[in-house]
Amino acid sequence: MKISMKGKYAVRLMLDLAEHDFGEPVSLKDIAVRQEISEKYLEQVVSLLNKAGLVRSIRGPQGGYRLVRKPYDYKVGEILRMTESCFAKDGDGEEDASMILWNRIDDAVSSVIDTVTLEDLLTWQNENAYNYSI
Amino acid sequence: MKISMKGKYAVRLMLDLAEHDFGEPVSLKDIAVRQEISEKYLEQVVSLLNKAGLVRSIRGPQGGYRLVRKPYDYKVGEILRMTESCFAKDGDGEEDASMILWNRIDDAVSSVIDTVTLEDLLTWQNENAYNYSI
DNA sequence: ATATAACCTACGGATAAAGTAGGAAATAAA
DNA sequence: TTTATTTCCTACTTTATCCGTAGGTTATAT
Repeated sequence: MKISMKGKYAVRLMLDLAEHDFGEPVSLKDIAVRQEISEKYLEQVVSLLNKAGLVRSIRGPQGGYRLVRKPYDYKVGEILRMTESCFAKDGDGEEDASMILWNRIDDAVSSVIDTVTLEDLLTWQNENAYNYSI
Repeated sequence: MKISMKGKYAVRLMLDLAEHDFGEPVSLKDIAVRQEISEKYLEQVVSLLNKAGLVRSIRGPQGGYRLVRKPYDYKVGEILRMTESCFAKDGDGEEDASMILWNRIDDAVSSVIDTVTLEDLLTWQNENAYNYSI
């Protein structure tokens, strides 16, 4: 399964916001430095998430972005479907003979991305960090 | 889930070969007409399947293509991974924090496409034709 | 007033999708 | 042996998306 940088960046950005969710907005610059991602490119990614209402932006000094919900209230599917063209809706339902196949693949993917939350990712990340620090 | 034309054509081509598997090779021209796909484009698709050893080609008059195995011996994953860039191997395993997520998506997709066979597609297709003919 | 941020649009190279086009090589049949 | 058929191969177009760069505009906290 090929996942684009855009999709990966979007998830990392949301994860970063979740990890620094202390009331103050988090600037793109900080995220870009921490995640080692071009800030300019991140701008375009976060713009998609902003328009989708997944984050809230605050302009001006000390501004930045914040999550609008709690991490456990974000399914990663919401993030990926906004940013990863593979996971976008197929649109033209052309009643193909293999429709059942495409639907099964859809269902399989959805069963993962519409179940796993941002909080799950945080948990896994920390478990992993713990394992490596032994 | 967005599936490309190339991937869909590849499946339809293999299905067509399975349906006309009577010992004689099936020409691309016939398939192109039946499936209403540009023959020239089909050439390029079938070339991938040929190089992967999924079909056997016979040149010259009365030539064409044949399946090398029985329909139940083809997983659709074999076909799709050759033709659908979404399903290709990701290559660079960059030990991302969300690796667990990508692996789960991978597993979910594989559990479908490495299980469903060409024969399954034929069956579903016929069931569907039956339902519509009532 | 100023510096800090988000916001917006456009541009660039690279890659892939979805074809189109033209010919070369093999081969069965006349 | 010639001919028609069919696969095979390479190159080209057009459109779109990825990944990133660049430059400027607007809002706002200090």
